[in-house]
Amino acid sequence: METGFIEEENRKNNFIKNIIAEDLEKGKNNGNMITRFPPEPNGFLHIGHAKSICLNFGVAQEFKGKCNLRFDDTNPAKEDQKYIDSIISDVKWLGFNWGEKIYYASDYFNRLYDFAVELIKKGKAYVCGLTAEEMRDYRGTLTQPGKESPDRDRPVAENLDLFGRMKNGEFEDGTYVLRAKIDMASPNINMRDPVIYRIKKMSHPRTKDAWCIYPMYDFTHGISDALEGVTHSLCTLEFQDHRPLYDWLLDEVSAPCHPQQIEFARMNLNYTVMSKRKLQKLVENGHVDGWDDPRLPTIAGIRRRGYTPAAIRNFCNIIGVSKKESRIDVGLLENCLREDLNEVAPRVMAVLNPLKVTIENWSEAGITEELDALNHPQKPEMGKRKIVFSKTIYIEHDDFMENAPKKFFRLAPGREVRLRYAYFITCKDVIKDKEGNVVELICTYDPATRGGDSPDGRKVKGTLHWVSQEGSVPAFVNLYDRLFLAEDPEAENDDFTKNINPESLVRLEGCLVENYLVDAEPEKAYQFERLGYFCADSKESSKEHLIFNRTVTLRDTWAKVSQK
RNA sequence: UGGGGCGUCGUCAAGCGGUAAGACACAGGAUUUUGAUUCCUGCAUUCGGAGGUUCGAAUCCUCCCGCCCCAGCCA
Repeated sequence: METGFIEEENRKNNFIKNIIAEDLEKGKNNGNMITRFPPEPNGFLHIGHAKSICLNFGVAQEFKGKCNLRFDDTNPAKEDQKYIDSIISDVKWLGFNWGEKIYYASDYFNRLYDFAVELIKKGKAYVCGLTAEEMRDYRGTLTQPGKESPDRDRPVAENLDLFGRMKNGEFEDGTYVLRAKIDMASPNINMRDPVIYRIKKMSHPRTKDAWCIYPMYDFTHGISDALEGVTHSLCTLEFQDHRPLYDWLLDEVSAPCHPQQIEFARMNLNYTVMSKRKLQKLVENGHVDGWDDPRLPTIAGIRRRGYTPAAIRNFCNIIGVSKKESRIDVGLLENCLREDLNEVAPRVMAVLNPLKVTIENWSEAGITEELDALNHPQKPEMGKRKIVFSKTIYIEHDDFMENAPKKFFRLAPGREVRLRYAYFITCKDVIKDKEGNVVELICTYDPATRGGDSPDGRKVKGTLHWVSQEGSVPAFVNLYDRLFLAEDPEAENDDFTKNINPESLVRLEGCLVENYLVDAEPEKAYQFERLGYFCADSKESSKEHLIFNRTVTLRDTWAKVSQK
């Protein structure tokens, strides 16, 4: 696993770890420790899921227990094999192992059915014939208790018969459900005789047409946990109200054990949206280019953007786990990214917006010279490479200013700068087009400064990145920025898509990158010196048509200063 | 106005009766062939508010205020 830093160290404590550590110390669960990551295969994973993944797999690793990857596939209406596949690939990419076996709630359908029968026999569940609307009516409201279903006291034998016939497909969708018999007057609405099985004559991605009744989440989840010997069932805050039901079910049924459900706050990031529905809207309405659009917080998206698993893992560790609802600054995520990329990304040079520079005193066009460049100035072990210098080179347009202020440490008429790993050059002349745009610079170089050092000890304020005509190839570059302008895009109740940043993607053509980059592997991070971290796009880049995605910029204090 | 949660620096977040960790951000400074990195320095007399208990409270008690979640045959 490639990591640029020791992430095992300094793992933060949180209340969940404290509980687990205490349980282990007391010898609870015979000293076992098992968690699970239970996604429903009805969409793509996003960075919010990464928090749960890192938490569940992380504590398992740390306490020498295990974490099961279990698909909560109880609703064939929404689920699909393609989601199962993408989730598996995302979890793997994040760097976690789930052992030999992947678990599926659907593998427990037979046992779940038996547990339901057990509940019926105990008089703790009944088949209810209320319609969905009637049921809503009978449920009561937040402030008023519900009414009992007329079927609530149906005899056990009849319930058993009806449930069996539900299973055999004798009834249409919606005609009957199986309900737990708890308390219609409970202040907790989840306890007002919740539905635990419904009829859905629908093919399931895994069990195909074997079933036409499917268990509900509440019934399935706790029992699945128990069947797997899960000790700590970690979930998000909205399930707190379900905990009494989770516990009731496990108490009433002959489950092998009784896992402890612990809730934590889900992750929110500013300048983005995280809900499945909203992400879907962005994709479907074409605001972005698919689920793996590099601007999306999906795992597939940030991966394509160039984020590394190590950075994400570190981020999840840094933000901690608590029960407080929060919105984390993406800056924190970007910082974790830079921290990792700074260690692992080789340095190269690329000019995004080229300005031609002719070296007046260079012998002649076509004569080239090879110079050494370090792949990572702080890590000589990463080696060096050759870069080509010649009479015609290109620098970043922004690195030249005709009427430059004193603090501008770059090129300007009469000023001298260093071209990284090459020579000092001095700007002698500025060539403009009819509109007055600067189109070319005429400079001289100092042959004594080869490599970038001046033998006479002469100092120069700025060092520019550059590329030569012979040493570069054209490329397209996608400049990605935050997808939304608003910190909380969904704050106003009207259309959140109105907050989309029109410049979240700026496509650049005519960029020039070092020849070295022709073989850039997709998703592999490179630092384009002085610009940021980039990677070749995994979907569209090719040797003949290079496309780089900007993963994140370098910290830029000059930009901050110059704006003032 | 039923029930369940949550409120510690701009953003996360430790703290669990002994006198406010850390990270990011921010502000200074040093080093630098990336205005990057790295390295120093500073940054909550105060923990939603008000009372109370205590020698001592962010931590315990009371009341109040604010925010989030729940009325799917979704998860």
